[in-house]
Amino acid sequence: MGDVSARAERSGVDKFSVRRRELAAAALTAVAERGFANTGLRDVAAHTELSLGLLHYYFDGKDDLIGQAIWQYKSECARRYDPIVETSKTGAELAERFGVEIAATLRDEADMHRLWYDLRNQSLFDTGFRDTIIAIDELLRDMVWAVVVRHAELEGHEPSVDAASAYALFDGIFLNALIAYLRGDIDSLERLRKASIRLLTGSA
Amino acid sequence: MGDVSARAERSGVDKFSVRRRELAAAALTAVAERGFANTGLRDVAAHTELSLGLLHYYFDGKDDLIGQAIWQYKSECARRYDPIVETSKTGAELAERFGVEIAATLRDEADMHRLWYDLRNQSLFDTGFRDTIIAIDELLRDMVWAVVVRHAELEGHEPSVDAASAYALFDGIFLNALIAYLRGDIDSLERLRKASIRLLTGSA
DNA sequence: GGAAAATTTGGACACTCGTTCAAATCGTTC
DNA sequence: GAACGATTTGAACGAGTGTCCAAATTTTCC
Repeated sequence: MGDVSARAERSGVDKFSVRRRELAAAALTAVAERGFANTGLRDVAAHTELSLGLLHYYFDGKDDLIGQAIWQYKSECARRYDPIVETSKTGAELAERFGVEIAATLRDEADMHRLWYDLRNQSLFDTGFRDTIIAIDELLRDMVWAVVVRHAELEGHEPSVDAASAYALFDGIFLNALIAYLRGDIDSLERLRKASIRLLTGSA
Repeated sequence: MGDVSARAERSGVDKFSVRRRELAAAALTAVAERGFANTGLRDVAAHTELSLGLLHYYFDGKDDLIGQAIWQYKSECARRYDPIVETSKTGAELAERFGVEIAATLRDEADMHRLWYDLRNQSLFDTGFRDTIIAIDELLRDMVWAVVVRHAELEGHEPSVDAASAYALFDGIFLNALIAYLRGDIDSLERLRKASIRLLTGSA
């Protein structure tokens, strides 16, 4: 935390942080195209049609920018299944809708998911935004866990795995499907949908 | 394939390709320390105590170097469970030894696995060594599949999932355990061992 | 309207990157 | 030992990086 956060408090928090969020969102799409390491701040600036120096006015540096960007995107993402958890009437309906939704996000936001895994991996080498990544990981784990627990409730029994294991399994099949999808395998969408349903009904 | 491979044929294949393998192996440990994007060829050269230009004498460039390096490492890795598959007498023994072995490689070669996931992710952005990564992915999938099939044989029934799904699940729990381990969670070794056994006995 | 603050710009800085290449060295063969 | 090809070096090139900053512009407030 340096000059940037100080500036955020001096001016009204509103304008500054709103602008921060806008820039971070725009930056995210730029970085998602070619990856974290392959995208310079000049690419980001060009993509947002704003100047390079401005990025350092609103952010403490590249890590701060990307950390903020992935956080505000993923923390939104992690609420994607809330409506399904809240409104599903049976375990079968929950599983079915969950499968459809997870396949939909793979199809519609493949680039963003690719970037997420890129950043998570980078955080295993750099300490730049490691804390943010860890926080997101916990968010996602809790998201999966909420689905698993609700499904078990509707089915009238206890989950057969813990939260960490459930997240590992769903994350595994999702990443695998993402890779296949990015390599041109369209069928991976449907395979992910079915695999998710199988995993949920089988282990929850 | 450019000047380098041409040179390989002119001189006896032996000396040149042997040197290539040595350099690639040394380069791998250098890149594993800080990641593909954060490690320059100068770092590699310094790590191997050889000159920078030499790397371009034996390799067509960074991608060629790293592609060769990860290939010769991982194609060896993919045979790690062969003895277990061949000599286990019961399904329970196979599962138990598999769990021990997968936890052991996580503990002993965490840096290399971290690098593997780094390179696989990079290949989703660059085309540099994408084909090599895909080939390794198939190798690993076949490795997992061999374990699953053998376990099913010993237990006297058919595998309940296909090869791609099995790989996705095992890769998922392994990556999850690796991340936890790298973040300082020692217990993830034991959790991975148990989760692997559960996955194998439950879905094969 | 004018002063003060916030915002925005464009360029400069110091550095690292992958790549290239002429020259030097080594090893082999006649 | 001379000649030739294989090997190795170290320096250089051009492009790229993140960061920083003085100046210009816009906005805000008295």
